[in-house]
Amino acid sequence: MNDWDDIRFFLEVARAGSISSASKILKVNHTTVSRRIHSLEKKHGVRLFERSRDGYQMTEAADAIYHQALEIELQNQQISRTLFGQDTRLEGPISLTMPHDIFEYCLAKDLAEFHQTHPGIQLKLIVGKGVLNLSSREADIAIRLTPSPPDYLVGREVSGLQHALYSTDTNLNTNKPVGLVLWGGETTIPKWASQHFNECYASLYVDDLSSMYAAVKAGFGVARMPCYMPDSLNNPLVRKLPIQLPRSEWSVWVLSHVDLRKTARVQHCREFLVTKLLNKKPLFEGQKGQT
Amino acid sequence: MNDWDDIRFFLEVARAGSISSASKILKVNHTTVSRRIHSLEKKHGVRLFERSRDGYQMTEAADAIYHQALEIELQNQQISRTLFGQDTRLEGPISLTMPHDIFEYCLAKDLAEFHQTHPGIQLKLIVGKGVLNLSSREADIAIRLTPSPPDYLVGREVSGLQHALYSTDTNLNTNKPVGLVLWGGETTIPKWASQHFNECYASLYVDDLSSMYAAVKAGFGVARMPCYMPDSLNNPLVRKLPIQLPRSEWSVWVLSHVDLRKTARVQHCREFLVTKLLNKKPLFEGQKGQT
DNA sequence: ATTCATATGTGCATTATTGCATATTAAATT
DNA sequence: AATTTAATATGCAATAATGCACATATGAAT
Repeated sequence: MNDWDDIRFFLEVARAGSISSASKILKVNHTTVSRRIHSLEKKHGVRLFERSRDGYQMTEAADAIYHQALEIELQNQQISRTLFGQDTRLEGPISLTMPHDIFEYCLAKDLAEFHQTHPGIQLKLIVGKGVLNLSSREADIAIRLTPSPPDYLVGREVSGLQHALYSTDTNLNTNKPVGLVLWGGETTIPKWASQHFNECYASLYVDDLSSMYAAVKAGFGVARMPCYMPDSLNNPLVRKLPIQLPRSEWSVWVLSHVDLRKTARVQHCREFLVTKLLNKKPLFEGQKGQT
Repeated sequence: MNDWDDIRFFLEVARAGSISSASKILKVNHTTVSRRIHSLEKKHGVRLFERSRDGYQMTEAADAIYHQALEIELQNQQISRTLFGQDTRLEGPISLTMPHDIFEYCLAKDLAEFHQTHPGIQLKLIVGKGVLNLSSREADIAIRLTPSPPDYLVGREVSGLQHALYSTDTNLNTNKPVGLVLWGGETTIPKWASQHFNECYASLYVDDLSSMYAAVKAGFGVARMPCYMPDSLNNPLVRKLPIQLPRSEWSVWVLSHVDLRKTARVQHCREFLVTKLLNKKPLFEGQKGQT
């Protein structure tokens, strides 16, 4: 009689559309999911899914309870956050999420220090590109580059964000066309390029900041990058061009869900991160690298 | 990881106030409840109950999630009803509730017949005095004596309800004081008695209709009873007095929760009960017994 | 004080649930 | 048509959850 928990399985199958994908999300064997759904159907004498070749299709009956199930999920997430919010121990797990270059170039050492001083706190780092959901507790603390965070998150804006143009070659006042390393999404030549160079063309598209940096270093040309990354590496081959770009509207935030603001270890870690990042403010605002 | 189901245990302990009473309601061993609560506390690093001598007292943390838990319970009940409402089989369990004398004196034979014709339907009869909650599916069909049922129940008013006065002795026009068999709650002499008898007194208080009937038969005096009960027994010793009492404002209803109105076997059984009870309308309206 | 009744916690055997290996099925690819 | 791939189902062994018997504690009743 796993009465209420079966709804959790139902919801995931309904959402994922198949037993096997649901099982991956639920982190259990697919046979378990299958059996739970079967027993739920048997118990209520109702068929919940039509088994077609392309997965499980919700029946009318399943459709009728789907919204309730979603509601229950939200309530359970709320409960989870509320309880976590009451946790006063300086031990236990914390999950962090941040852009992976922020970890690699700014915080790896600091977090190692945090780990040394708080061995009871089990840090879990999630650096995937997708923006994690802090409501469903996919992560407890997020470091985000964003213009303004949503209301249900609390935290601090630790620094503004300065971008600059980088290249191996600082002498670009020739008539030779300038190669540009651009983001995959950028279909047209961006303003910062057409404004400062007579002639330019896309030499490479990338989807990742480290790759962009590597491309620049390899001689693909000019790229616009947030200063903190190239400046912290401080490689003499990759030079910052003496062109002042306008300050980005985005800034660096350290964020948690409101419900977790009083959770001892989360609060502690968040304050630690804020302190460390404030120290790096010149780096984020582009006042550190050589020109 | 019985994630969601643990909330069910939490809620019941919070409501019942102790492990052992919760375990009785949940129909599991008390050790199971105890262990579930402990693991929930451990998992979230929060104390949910203060163990005092007189049971488990909710902490602040528990209080913070109590309402959410109640909400989840309602949603789960809704799901249960919705799914049951889609059950098109003419087999499976049905739980019925009714006053026990209605079963005993009116419907026992009819339900036996129903059982014969539908052996696949497992009838469960609950005749306890408490009014069962049709929302939480404590019962699927209720036969109730009530002036008007709540909105969320559907069903039919199958008959009005007539009361009459019964006694072994029909010659009460003497000066001898008349003994009255009354309900435990009745503190004063009711109207029907003072209106029709010069002098009367409470000879016995009862809390049950069968007991009232037995008392009358044993010679305790006069009692006001719904006609269906004494009239169906038709015992020559227990005579209906030739006094016409006003028709009761209450009537006989056959009811189900709205969500169950299309459940095949519930619908079927409800219609069966309606038919059978309509046949007994003269009995309920007092046109059957001898005077 | 002693006994009783009630509530909760612990060790161990039983029972139920889960995962794994394997089979089956159907569509997609060659 | 043969092969591959992906999804779901089934038998059996490993694992986890449960109930039982017993132990402990605390207040109430004698």
